[in-house]
Amino acid sequence: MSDAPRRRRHDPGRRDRLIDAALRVIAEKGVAATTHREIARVADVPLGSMTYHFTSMNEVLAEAFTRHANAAADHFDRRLAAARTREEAIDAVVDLAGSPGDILLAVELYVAAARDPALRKVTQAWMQRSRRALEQHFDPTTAREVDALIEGLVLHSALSTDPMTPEQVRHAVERYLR
Amino acid sequence: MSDAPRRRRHDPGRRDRLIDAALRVIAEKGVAATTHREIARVADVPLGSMTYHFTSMNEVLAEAFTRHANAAADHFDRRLAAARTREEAIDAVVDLAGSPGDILLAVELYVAAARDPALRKVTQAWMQRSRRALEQHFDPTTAREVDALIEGLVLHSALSTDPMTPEQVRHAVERYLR
Amino acid sequence: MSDAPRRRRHDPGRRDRLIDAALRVIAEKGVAATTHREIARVADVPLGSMTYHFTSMNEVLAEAFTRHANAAADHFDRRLAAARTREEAIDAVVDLAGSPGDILLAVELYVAAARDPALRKVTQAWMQRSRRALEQHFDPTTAREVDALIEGLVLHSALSTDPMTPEQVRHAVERYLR
Amino acid sequence: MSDAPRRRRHDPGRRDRLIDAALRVIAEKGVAATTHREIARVADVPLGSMTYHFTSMNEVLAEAFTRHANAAADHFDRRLAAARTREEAIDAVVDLAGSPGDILLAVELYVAAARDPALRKVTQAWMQRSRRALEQHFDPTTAREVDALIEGLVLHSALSTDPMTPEQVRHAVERYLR
DNA sequence: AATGAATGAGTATTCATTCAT
DNA sequence: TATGAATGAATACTCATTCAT
Repeated sequence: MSDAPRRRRHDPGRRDRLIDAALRVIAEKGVAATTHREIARVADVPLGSMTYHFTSMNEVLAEAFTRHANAAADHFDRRLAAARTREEAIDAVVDLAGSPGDILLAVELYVAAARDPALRKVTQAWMQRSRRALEQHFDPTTAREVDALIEGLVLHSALSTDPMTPEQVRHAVERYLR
Repeated sequence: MSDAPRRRRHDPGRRDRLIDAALRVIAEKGVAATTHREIARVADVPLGSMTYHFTSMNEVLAEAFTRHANAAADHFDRRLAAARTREEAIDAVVDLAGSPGDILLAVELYVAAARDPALRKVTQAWMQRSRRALEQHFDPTTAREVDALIEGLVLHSALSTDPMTPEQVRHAVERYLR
Repeated sequence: MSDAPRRRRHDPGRRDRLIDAALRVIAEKGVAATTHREIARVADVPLGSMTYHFTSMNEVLAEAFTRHANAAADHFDRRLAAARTREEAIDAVVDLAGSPGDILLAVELYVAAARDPALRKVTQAWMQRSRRALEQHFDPTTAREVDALIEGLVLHSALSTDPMTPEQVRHAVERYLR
Repeated sequence: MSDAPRRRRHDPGRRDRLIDAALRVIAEKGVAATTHREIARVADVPLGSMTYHFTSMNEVLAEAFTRHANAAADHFDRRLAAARTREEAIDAVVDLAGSPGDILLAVELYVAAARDPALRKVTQAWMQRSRRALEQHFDPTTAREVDALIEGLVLHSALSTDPMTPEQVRHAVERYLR
């Protein structure tokens, strides 16, 4: 709306805002449609700014996905850390398995990671953290299995035309954990 | 590399071969790098042939993914149909959950489907068939849950640096089904 | 609507119908968008039929424009030939100058003729015939001048947002001819 | 032909030169043959420069035709504004009606405008200005009629194998205006 | 006689990246 | 430090025309 010729030669934190913008673009349009131009447009900065702050598109993606993975893992962590009993831990798992959240971003990451080792590290660290979080309440084998179950439940819910109801999710989880 | 003036004006089944080539390219390079040129190169046909047989790149992708989904579902079906007892059905599930197969193709499809309704139908039909196949041996609720579990196990195995061993997969499945 | 695999191996008059189809396409989409494919589609014949009946796109355009020019000149001729007195001749001119008819086709022809000598002959023959028709009632100098006036009036009417009313056209013509 | 590694990274006014080049190409080859490549070649700039400065071919055409229409209207205006008496005004009209100038560009514009509303505005503004210029010397009705007459005379002169002589043009105009 | 398949040249457009200012 | 201009490689797609059947 503002027509003012926005002059912002000094703008600390711009790099940061660019990463957020990138994440928004990935979520909305997909990695394939994530271009320098689009990110710059969304962040409302000149195109040249992109290559000033990042040496390549890959760097942008890596930073964006890293940020997302960290945020998602933080959430996972916190939700599980808040549980005091095994019952509460199960409740947490049901919650996490039932909220598709940004599964799309995760899947975009998986695809991108298949061709970029740098991103593979991001997914692995993420999986690592999920497992550690589950191990606060379950033995390592169970943690690993439940982690996979959650992934499958979230994924199928996101893709399905009739996603599972919360009760159905709970049923699946409890069958496993009780 | 071949300098032979390859004359192949009459080539029935070319469309078919192009779809196969597309699938190979998707698997190897990803949807993002799947271009008319690359497919034509792999199939060893002139570029113009691509747009003669398909009206758009989307059509190519849709046909390729449809073929893949059908083949994968066929395999899933056959493996489960061969099982005579519940024990054998469990063996089949363990097998299917343990073979990453072309999980990469599946994930590429999920991402592509997120932005293309035509592809969404493909994924849904595929999920449908998986569930039906499982229902030959398990009640609908179980079938649905196991389907998600398999997806999660395959996905995590493919992404992980230390994928689950067959025994670990069996353990996860049996915990659920026994 | 008919799904019948229309078999029409023997089809005299097809060439003719193709020329008509071409004319329709030119009028609707312009020469620039007049392609073999489009004409074949409109005429509901296979693409190969186009190059079977015409050796080049230029030939198609030449035939189509020739047909149109002849039809338009015929109309012009008849309208003027029907006039018995100078008064009736003036009425005829007013009529002709007031009906934009297919001026678009004419302008398309002018542009195409600028780059194709074959088409230039078509326009010249057309102009010739118009003048001859006017000479049935007016001296050669007047005929030529009125021919130009008609062209200008028709063209401006077609391009203008507020085209001249019939009365305005009559005023312009009578000022000249009375 | 020049093999010099032409370094011209900084080139203010390039957009402007591109519009001029476009106009030259349209005049020489016609809108149909006016391509990004050809314009870039004529202006001696890399192809990519075209789409940097213009978002579409339509934009190029619109800018080029606008420039041409303005220049032509300027000329028309000046020629008529210079006339002090009705006699001189008639002389001016004779001049303008007798110089085919870039009638080809005008006709190309008419055709293009038939399919592009943006261009239609250009033709309408042009016609408007012509009429206003004529109204400096003639009443509105006369101005409008003479405008059409000029158009017809110029057009027929350009298309004819034996264009009118200046005397013939004068005869036509004076018959109308005297 | 007629046509579906095939082809290669060409088109507009997009984009990551480079660079002069 | 920051950026607008510039560039060349690549992409999807169109099309007149050729050709084997």
